[in-house]
Amino acid sequence: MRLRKSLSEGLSRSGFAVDSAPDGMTGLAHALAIDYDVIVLDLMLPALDGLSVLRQLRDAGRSCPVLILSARDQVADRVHGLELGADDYLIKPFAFDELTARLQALVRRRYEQRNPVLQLGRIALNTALHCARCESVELPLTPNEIALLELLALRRGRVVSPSSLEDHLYAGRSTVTRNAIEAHVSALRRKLRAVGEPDLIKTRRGFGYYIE
Amino acid sequence: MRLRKSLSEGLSRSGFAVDSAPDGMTGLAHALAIDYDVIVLDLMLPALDGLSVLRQLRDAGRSCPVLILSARDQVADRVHGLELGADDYLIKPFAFDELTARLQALVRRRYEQRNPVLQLGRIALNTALHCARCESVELPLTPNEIALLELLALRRGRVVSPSSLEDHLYAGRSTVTRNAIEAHVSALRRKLRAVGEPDLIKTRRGFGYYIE
DNA sequence: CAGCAACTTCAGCCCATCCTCAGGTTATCC
DNA sequence: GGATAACCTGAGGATGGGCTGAAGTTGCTG
Repeated sequence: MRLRKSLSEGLSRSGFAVDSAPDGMTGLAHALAIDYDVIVLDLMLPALDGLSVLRQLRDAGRSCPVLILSARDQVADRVHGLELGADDYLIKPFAFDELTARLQALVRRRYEQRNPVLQLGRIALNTALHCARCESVELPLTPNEIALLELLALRRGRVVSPSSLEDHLYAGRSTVTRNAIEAHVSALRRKLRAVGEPDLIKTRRGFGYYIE
Repeated sequence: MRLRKSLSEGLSRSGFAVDSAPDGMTGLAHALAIDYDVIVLDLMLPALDGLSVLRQLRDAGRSCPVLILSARDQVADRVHGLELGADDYLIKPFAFDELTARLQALVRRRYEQRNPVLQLGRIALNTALHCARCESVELPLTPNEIALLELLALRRGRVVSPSSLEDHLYAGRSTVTRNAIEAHVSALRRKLRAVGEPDLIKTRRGFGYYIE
């Protein structure tokens, strides 16, 4: 099909390594054989329809992210797809940029789940073990400090507001002063400074804190 | 209801400027009167149910993004909502983060903005970091100046009224003079002039300001 | 119970940011 | 072309955001 060919080419040019299959049967076989980073699944497929592919994939216990492509009038299928465990969907026709953005988001999300170590300058932050190392020396961070660092690291490239940090640190049941966050940031910075990373956490006055 | 109150508060703290309505009738009236960035619509509403609100909104030709909140067992309604032109849905109970993420996605998408960097002439405006660069030199903008620039940039091609700017800058609780906005625009222009972009922000006398 | 670690608040400092004022400039209308 | 309203802008005092050390609180551990 024309769509398949142009998608493959476009995604390749965007830096994805692409496998494609001409029908549902073949696609499912590929998906079961290879642990892809992400799957783009058209609902309209010969041989085996998209929803069946998805169902069988999930039945086989595979959690690979799936983005569904559907026509505007396939609303029921789309909803069904999400219920079957699709991760996102796009309605045809769609902007190609939109597709790449969403695929990247899915890949990123997955990657973060799989590899819990985030590298921040010389700091290695392990979000699974909740510890931070600088050149294999562990930083003596308190639980709140680690949580703070992880929140900022996972959203790196974005400013995070103090109230959002508060929400996450105290799970909503917060009665603390705004100053509590500032105090923790201050303490965290002091420890980062001690290992030679004084500027990891930056302040954007009026908005919040950010990394990178 | 408790949900409405806690949603309003949570979204406010997350940086949204929130209007809320106690029932479908009132909500629809608001939605017809004001061009919101995004609407959160509970399907279970007194006075006028959510789907009717949505239908009437769309019948009136309004394309404002709508996110539906529904209970787990309202599958048919959810499907119906998507058919009526809802843009997304969440099943109660939901994670608050999920809601803010999706709302931001909708708002972003609305401004056809898939990555956080807007290019304005030689100025690159990063709406995630709330900073502006001109040929990789960061402009020393204050919070209000950045906010102003973002507001105009996100609505580029349209004139934005001073009162609308005021609403967004002060989230409604404004007691400032009209001159405050003028002063900020003035300061912003001076800094843009300093990097050789003197005419980025234009004035439409009697209406407001605009970019491009 | 003593000791300790983590947490929160307090108080004070610094300084970027804000708002208003006052007077100048520009557009619009007759 | 002149009157008027809308808009621009520089200056300065007031505000308050953000940082930090220290002190008080809580809860855990030995």
